[in-house]
Amino acid sequence: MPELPEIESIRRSLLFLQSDFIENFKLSSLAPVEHCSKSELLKKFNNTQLVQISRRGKYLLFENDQSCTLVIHLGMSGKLLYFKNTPHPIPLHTHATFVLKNKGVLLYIDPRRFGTLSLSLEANDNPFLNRLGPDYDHPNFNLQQFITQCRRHPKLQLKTLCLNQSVAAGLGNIYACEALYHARLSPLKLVQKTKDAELERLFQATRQVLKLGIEKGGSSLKDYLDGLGNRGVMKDFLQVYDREGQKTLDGLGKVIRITQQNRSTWYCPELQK
DNA sequence: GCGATCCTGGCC
DNA sequence: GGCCAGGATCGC
Repeated sequence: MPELPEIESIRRSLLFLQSDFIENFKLSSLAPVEHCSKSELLKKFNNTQLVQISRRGKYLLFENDQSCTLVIHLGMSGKLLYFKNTPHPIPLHTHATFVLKNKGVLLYIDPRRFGTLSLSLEANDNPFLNRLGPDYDHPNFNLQQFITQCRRHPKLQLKTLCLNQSVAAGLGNIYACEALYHARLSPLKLVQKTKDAELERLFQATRQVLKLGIEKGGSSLKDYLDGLGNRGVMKDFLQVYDREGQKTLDGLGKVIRITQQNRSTWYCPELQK
């Protein structure tokens, strides 16, 4: 479900929880914990202080005062929702509960369980984070680095390249389609057929569309909400995503849908070459 | 590189 | 009932 702008919006909405204490941390029997045991995760975070909430790609990082970091991925259907008082009944598919000392309760809810909860105790020890390329919105990530990353995958189509988190982190299906539209590049074009100047367009377009997504609070297509239950309005600015058979939002061309890697791609063949 | 797969739910 | 969904991994 959520991509970089949605995760960043969730992060910002939850920053007020920093410095509170996790009094009671609970996991459901189906909680999608990976690369460590549930009991270790519970032990590491129960009765600790939450000191920092940060983000890497589409992962949220909860660091406590014991230098342990909970690495949260929301998959397709995951949500982190804050409540002042514990809701009754607890929502279906709640897989983690953080009861805080001062500020209420935070729930991790994930019906499809494509998300993951994992642990990081020191630099470069988390398999998920280790696989990630640079964040698109990192100030030090520059064009030359992006081009170098792209050239390692000459046979990939550009859409596939965009979704590859080891090239660069943060893009998902919505913003990949949007970035390719803004760069006027076909999602089917091979990296090896793409000039440096075109990759530059893709890089700049990607950074811009992610920035806009953050400014608009993310894309609430059906059920995305930030940590406080607020919707984002980026949906109203999407040019091609989910517009099969319609004109692009700006009215410049007509959108078709194709399938790549078992996922839908929306694009405008007249404008994207 | 690609298609299938993990899962639940909503919509036609 | 079938198809589709803001993701990522694992096989041929």
